[in-house]
Amino acid sequence: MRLLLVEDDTLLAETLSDVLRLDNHHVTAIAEGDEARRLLSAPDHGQDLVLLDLNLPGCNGLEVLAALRQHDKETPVLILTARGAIEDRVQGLDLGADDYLAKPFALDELEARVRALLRRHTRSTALQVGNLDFDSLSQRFTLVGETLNLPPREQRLLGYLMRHAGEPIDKTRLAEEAFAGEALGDNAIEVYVHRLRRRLSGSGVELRTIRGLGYLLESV
Amino acid sequence: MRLLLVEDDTLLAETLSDVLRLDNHHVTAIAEGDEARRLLSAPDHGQDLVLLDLNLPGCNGLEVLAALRQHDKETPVLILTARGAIEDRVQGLDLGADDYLAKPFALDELEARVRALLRRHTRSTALQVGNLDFDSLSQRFTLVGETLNLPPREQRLLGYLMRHAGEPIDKTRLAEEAFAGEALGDNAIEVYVHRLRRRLSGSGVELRTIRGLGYLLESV
DNA sequence: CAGGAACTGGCAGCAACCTTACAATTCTGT
DNA sequence: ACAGAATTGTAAGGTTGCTGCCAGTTCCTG
Repeated sequence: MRLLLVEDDTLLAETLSDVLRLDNHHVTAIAEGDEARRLLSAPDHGQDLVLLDLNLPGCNGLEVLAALRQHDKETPVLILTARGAIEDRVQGLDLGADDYLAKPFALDELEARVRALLRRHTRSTALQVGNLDFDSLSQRFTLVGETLNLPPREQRLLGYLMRHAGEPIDKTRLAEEAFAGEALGDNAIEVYVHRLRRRLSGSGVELRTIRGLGYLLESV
Repeated sequence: MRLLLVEDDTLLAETLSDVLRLDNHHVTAIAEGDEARRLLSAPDHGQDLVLLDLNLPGCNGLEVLAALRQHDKETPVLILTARGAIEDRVQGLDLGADDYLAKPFALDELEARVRALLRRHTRSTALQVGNLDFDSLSQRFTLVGETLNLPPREQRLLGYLMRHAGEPIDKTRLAEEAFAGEALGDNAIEVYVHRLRRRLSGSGVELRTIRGLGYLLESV
């Protein structure tokens, strides 16, 4: 998932980013309120969750929140605030924040809240390539009616390829985006592609190699 | 029924818990506002009624209520507040509380209000997975016609899994949502899954494990 | 056809999960 | 209040299957 972290304390921002990346999220960190507001004002900002410090240089966190909520009521916002600023918190919930966390907080707790928010807001999306289906709610792949039971890494790979079906994706990009931040061996991707192919064989869905360009998922 | 009691006065909390337990309720007592909020923020917190003191450490009772009502308009909330704090009372009812009781109150009266609220809000919902049924009114499981008598923890686990049948749920999530706030050992969930499986064996309902993803309840 | 890139199968290590046993605790009826 | 039963927590050891790596092969491309 893509998280936007808006936090001016550089040290804290670093720590949080690290922790969240270990949970397999793609974290973008921003220190400036104005910049955050600009970014979130785009109709399609592409973030799945916003972590928002209220005490910001440039522009107050509540302003950022208000700007976001003007056109986007969906994306969950988790507010990070100093303990005791009660009116801020109430105001935040009023403005459409989804949860808040008082500083200082335990990292475990942050992770738990993020999990909960993402879970609550993740809408079920269905993908389809030929007769291969993916349902994001149950995280299940279905191939010609049969449920495909994939181990986590194959799942991540296939999920990514389905989301970009018809588009060739090279190994570098797969390593960076499908397996963001995870350690991988030299030919790990090749091995996973191979394992996926074995499962998909004879199903009408093909995982083609385009030399020099990458892999491509398509229905024959 | 499951009641959540949010009250910082330990002595009072003890007394109330005892009384309510004598009425055959499962009472969870919490003294911290923040903890209560966290617990109730889960989309599936599993409580049937919340008794809420307004004057709390950590986070105001009204905040707890606001956070709960953000996503859950159903669960009834009974506010406990000091006599005379009228504006609190009004605000509470505004925010979606269902009833209110001024301290000090007679225990009889508390019991009566709780009965009334539960009666008013308890709708019978029936769940079914294969030939396993659950009736939320009587809190009873029925398997192939036979009543299934489960200890509390297995009941909570199976109930949660039934409400999310067909969806794989990992151990973290089970600990956070099915057993919200309760302390659990490392492999507690595994043990409970094992015990449930023993009971379900040969009934046409299966509790499958999907490595790395979680557990999944389904009919074979 | 030479060299690099991608493919394949096997295997050892490891983490996730299962199972069992037993101790600690709580519930129950007398 | 007590004994016995049921439930719950914890630890230990076993099993499964995912994962990463390697070595050998095949396939492309210049």
